[in-house]
Amino acid sequence: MTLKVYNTLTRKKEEFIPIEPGKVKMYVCGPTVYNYIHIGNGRPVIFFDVVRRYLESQQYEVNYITNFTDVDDKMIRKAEEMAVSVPELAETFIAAFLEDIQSLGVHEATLNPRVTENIQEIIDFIAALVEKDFAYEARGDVYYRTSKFTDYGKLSKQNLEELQHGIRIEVDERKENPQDFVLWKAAKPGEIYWDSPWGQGRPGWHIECSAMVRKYLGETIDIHGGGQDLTFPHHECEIAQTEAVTGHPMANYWLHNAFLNIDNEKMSKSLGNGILIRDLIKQIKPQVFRFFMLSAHYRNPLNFSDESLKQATNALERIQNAYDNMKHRLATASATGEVEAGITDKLQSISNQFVDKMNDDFNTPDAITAVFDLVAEANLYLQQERVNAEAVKLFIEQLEAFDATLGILSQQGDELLDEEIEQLIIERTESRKSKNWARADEIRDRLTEKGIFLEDTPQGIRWRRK
RNA sequence: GGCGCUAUAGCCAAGUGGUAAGGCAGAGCUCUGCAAAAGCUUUACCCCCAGUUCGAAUCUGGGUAGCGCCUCCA
Repeated sequence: MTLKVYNTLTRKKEEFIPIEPGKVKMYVCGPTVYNYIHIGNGRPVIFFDVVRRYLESQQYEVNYITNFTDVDDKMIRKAEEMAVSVPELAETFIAAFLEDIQSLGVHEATLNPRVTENIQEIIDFIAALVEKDFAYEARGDVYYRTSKFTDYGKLSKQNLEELQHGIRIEVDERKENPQDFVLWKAAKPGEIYWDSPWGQGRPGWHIECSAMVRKYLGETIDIHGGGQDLTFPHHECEIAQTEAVTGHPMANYWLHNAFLNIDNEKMSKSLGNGILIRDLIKQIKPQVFRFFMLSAHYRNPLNFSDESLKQATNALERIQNAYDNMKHRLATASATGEVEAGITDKLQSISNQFVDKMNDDFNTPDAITAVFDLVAEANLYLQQERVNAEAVKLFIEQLEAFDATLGILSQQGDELLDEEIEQLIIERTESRKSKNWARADEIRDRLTEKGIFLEDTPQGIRWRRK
């Protein structure tokens, strides 16, 4: 089965055909770096990381670009509040962002371009729009003339007449039409600015992505992604800008993830229910958060709560246990030689199942079912007295292959325990040999308090951290 | 007003017209010195009402409930 993705542009699942065979050009709208990212921001970050990893696992060469919006109104306001310059603010939160997503196991993007590094490209882009009459200057501002772009609204299926303008934000009287949007914004006194043909100012929000996509990826890209709230107006405007200039589709596939709710409510500042990623991962393993994120389909809303997190913790533990048990057993596997045909067949079928589900518009909940199927098979196999080292290796390799896409496993066991604990474990083994159960239990309880859990197996003692 | 989403077990969550995956939690059992891990067993008239069909969780229409976007937003 080939990869199918749900395209917001057509509202249909479509077969994914890259522009260039074997290569994928992918752009995901990145954060405005005026704050630490919260768990809601984590959804697109993790989901598109999984998309990228999966494509790579299918031998695609992925050019993955995600930007930083390092200058805009929010940046200016926040910098003022914090009494720092806009570039200083950006440096702080870009560093924090990269740190946060690294701790979530997100692979580095091919490139993280910034708005401020692309001002000239942005000005050139706006100039091209003005040249073609798709934009007009009005007292230092430059606006996009939406009435000129007949396809405006094709992504979000918005009917221009039905849009309710000025409900939330007052319409600027310099606009020819309320739905026109700003490409270049004149600087107010004291604000950061760049020189342009229209005077001193800064880019509007939407233009940066059009300019950077064209510069770094080309006129038409394969996948453009982001949160579902970006569909309108942001992505709609990107399309209007890019396609007006190039005359080509901006992206072949538009992917949008649904929101993360907290206790069934939208996360928002007014509710005060935002949770920062860096705070969350002090309390739970980052892998648990990833697992949780992938436990629902990306186009469905996902609810964050203590209960759902607890369930994710337990579920992931089953997978992690199986992984640890396999690795422990590998060291003492008694047989070698040819692997039973039944096992290779099962592994093949489970692997196919995983790929089929990922191919179905990145159905990660079903893909995780394949992981559990693998775990069940492995656990059954490990129950035997004699196991084949080669077979155990195959199980491990398959699980690790799944994890190359999902990124939910922890590597443990390689770390060394300190000597005191090591000694206690040895003592406990001795105590059990001499049937000194009281002492053995005492040691086990003591280590449990330290977060070291001991398990007695026919292959000897095993420990793990929770 | 426009565009759109969601409703499946105690909880989370898949599901392509052919008789409801998987996980968590719970209960019982096996293994274990006791545990842990693991294994086995066990839990659903798919929000409501019509309709199409031999057959509907799935398609159509109408409700109900909750939610998102409509120029700051992942």
